[in-house]
Amino acid sequence: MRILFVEDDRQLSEVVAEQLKKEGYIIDCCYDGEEALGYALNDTYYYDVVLLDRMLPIVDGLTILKAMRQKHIPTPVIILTGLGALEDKIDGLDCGADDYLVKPFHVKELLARIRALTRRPAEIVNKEILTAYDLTLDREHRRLTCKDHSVILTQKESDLITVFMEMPDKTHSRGELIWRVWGENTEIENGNVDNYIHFLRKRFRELKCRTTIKTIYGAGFCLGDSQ
Amino acid sequence: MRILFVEDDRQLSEVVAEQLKKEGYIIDCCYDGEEALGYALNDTYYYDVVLLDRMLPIVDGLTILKAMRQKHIPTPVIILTGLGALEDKIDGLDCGADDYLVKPFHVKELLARIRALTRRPAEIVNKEILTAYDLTLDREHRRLTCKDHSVILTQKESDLITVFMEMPDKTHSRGELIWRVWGENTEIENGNVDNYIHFLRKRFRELKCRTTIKTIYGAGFCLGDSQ
DNA sequence: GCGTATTCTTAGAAGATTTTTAGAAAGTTG
DNA sequence: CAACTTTCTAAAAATCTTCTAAGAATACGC
Repeated sequence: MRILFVEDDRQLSEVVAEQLKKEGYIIDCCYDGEEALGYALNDTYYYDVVLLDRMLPIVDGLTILKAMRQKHIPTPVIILTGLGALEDKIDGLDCGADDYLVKPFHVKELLARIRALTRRPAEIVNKEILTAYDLTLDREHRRLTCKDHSVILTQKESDLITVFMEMPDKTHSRGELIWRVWGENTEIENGNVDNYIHFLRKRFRELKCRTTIKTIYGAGFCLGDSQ
Repeated sequence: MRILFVEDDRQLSEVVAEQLKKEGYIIDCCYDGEEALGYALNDTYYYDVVLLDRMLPIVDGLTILKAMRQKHIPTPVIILTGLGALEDKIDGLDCGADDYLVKPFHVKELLARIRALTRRPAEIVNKEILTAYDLTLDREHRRLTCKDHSVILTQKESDLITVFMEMPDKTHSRGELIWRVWGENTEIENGNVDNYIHFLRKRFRELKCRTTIKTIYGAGFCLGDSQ
């Protein structure tokens, strides 16, 4: 169970973090709002709970909270603050916080509230699924599917078919494909693209799908329907 | 949005219920524990939130709460009480309450806390017992079970399989796994992850389970079904 | 403090992917 | 149609990733 703890008062931070660690949580501490934003908005890794001070250097706590909710990061957030006025609490909760604890608080109460919050499941992460003609691509698992057939692509194959499926009607030149798949500064030759087009066409045969990669002679390639 | 409001102080009950109704909630009031039990455990009708006084005639508030959770009724519960001592709060939260508000409170804060609770889908998960595909993990005893076979895992094995079972469909990179299992500032190398993946696969063979850890070449690992 | 269990490191083998190369096939143009 | 350009295909080389095993280091229980 992983907790992000954002608190600029180093002394308080240390004391609380210490006790949370004793309970078996993994704690990442940060001490200003800018740093916290970076941690909180990184959705590759996720936290199970975020403990957020309201008044922080550089970027304010509520701004961080709002940014998280705007990016649909569902991680439960408990605001820890000295601002105990009614309006402050309502503000905090309505910005998307799940709980609001006024300083000074007992760490034991904080622990109980963390337990209460983590009893409920975090929402499901939305997956990136692309569709074109009769094909479906799950980029996370690199699985290309057509009806009841499916294959696992290699990284480069997946990157390449992604370019096509994102713009199924566009003719993509070799130069563009190299740029999109291999990046700006690469020594890759056109022949390599041809090769991967060949690989993808073999995949299509395995899948027995109707989708094809059409050659536009002298211009490039384009996704299309074979019938 | 439907709220069950259990409070034996008729005067307080009326005032609060009045204001909740003004906000558009449908309120069912009851005034003793026995009556409340009947309402709360009747799963034909369901409530979006239950507001529960702790000290009630006939049956005590925590008893009602425990009974609800025992019957796996996941409705969010806010305890409203005069008992504001630390131990009381912890007791209440650990019995399955989602929030704990000490009297006297502002109705506006109660409203904000109700909004916070009802933003999330209501479903309680037992974080100690995880399930994915044909596997069950009891984290407390570190026992991994499949049908009638089971093994006791080491700490790290258990931590690692936990990450997978919490998000069974996600591809986890080595970096993420290190981050989740070993924490932020660690010198652990990727090879160590590979090793524990190897250990877990051996465990799976012992269990003769269908679940596997799939390698997504160049990306990481992902839980899956072998058939 | 000793023995056992667990965790971490290392390193080479095995395996998969990516890139290069080269010749055959196909399309275009005068 | 002949010369040329472009595209297709296959195979091998190079690179990178993953698997496995064995041993060293560390933590834990008696």
